[in-house]
Amino acid sequence: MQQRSEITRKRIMEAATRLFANAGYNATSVDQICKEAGVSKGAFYHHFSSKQAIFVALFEDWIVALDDGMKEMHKENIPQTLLYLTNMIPLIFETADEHLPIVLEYWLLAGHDEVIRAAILAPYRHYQDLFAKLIEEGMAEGTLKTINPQAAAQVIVSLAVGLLIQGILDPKGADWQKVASESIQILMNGLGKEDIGLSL
Amino acid sequence: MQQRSEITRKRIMEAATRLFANAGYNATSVDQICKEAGVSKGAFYHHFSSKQAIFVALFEDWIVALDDGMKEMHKENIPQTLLYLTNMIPLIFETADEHLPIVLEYWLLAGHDEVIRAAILAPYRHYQDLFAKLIEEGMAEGTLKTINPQAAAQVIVSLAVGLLIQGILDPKGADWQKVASESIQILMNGLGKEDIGLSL
DNA sequence: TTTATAATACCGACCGGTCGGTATGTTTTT
DNA sequence: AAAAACATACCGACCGGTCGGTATTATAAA
Repeated sequence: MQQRSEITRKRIMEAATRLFANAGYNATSVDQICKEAGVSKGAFYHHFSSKQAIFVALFEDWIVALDDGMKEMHKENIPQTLLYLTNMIPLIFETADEHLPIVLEYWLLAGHDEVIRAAILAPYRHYQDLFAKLIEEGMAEGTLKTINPQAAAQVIVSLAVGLLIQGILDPKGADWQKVASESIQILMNGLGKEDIGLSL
Repeated sequence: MQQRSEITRKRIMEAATRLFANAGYNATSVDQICKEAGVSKGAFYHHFSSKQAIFVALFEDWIVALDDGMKEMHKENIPQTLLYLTNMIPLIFETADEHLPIVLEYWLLAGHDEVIRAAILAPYRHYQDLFAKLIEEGMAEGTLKTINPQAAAQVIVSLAVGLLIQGILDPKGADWQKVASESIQILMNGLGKEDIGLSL
């Protein structure tokens, strides 16, 4: 078995994910992670140089997973595509449920650390550009009003971030998928050139 | 002089605000706060029962300040009122600049602590209801489409939260006041019954 | 007004415990 | 046997909170 090392590493990361999500980064000790993973401290520090290191690794893993999930999202037209994206929300909340609180924590650290801030700003701008391109496509295909794509993308991203934050804070406070699709529809009736009969 | 006590308390809170904003809650020790405030640890624990207590006190102060700023916000019509609110953003960023990172931290803690979550959810719902009422007024005065007020309020609050988060993370990444007013206008063209010529 | 009494505000040394990280030894893989 | 993977014991710094005691201020009796 050449995999033993990888298995151990994976177990450590899974344990860390669970504990970080439950109690937060600061409230979770390396010892706890080791215990949860059924692994010694030596093993931990063999795989990760520091506590922060595993945190960063977790975040990067999540970004990759998110990007994968967004690969096949194009629908017949842009409004439909945007609306379709809201269907991903429960999926995101389900599969990445444990990652979300960690992301929030990562944002927090970004506020205090220049390096981390740069790291988190990059994927964020990536998504903003992605949406801006979608808007442009929508304008090209004639389903969207003529509008500043960057500004519109900004609105969408802000909305998404806001919904995400609230979803993290108060998961059972609302049916977030429903809220998200309603929000997009409201937004769309402002963005859409005319009523194009949006439906799920 | 019974004021000595109040002065001390104020100094402690100001010092804590500064340090929390710079380094974050966890990275700031009570000793540091005392040193920054030029006060002993005994004085600190005389005024605040715990480190968490001063954190909560800081948050509550901020909410009160925010509410005060929102007192006189009604304009000639609802869309104008909403648009006007975006003018408050630089003010918020200016006066509450030091509070904002703390707020993010508060959200984070809320995710792990039931009590704190309840405390933060209350004002948040307060604002949601406030906006819902504004929407209803707008419908009544005929400047807004017929729409589910709660859903529309949700969109606005989500948007606001999203903008706030981004503003905290990347204060100089954009002219957030401009972004905010553009966002509201985009949203409004979806909410507004017809083009009513919005302008600042 | 002065003095006695009580209450409040403040001081700073100290403690129990935790935590991230290391040093060193043992087992497993190559 | 050499190297990688893992285990155990331990260190030193730090941190939130306590506590016995001391100023300072308010209240009231003399």
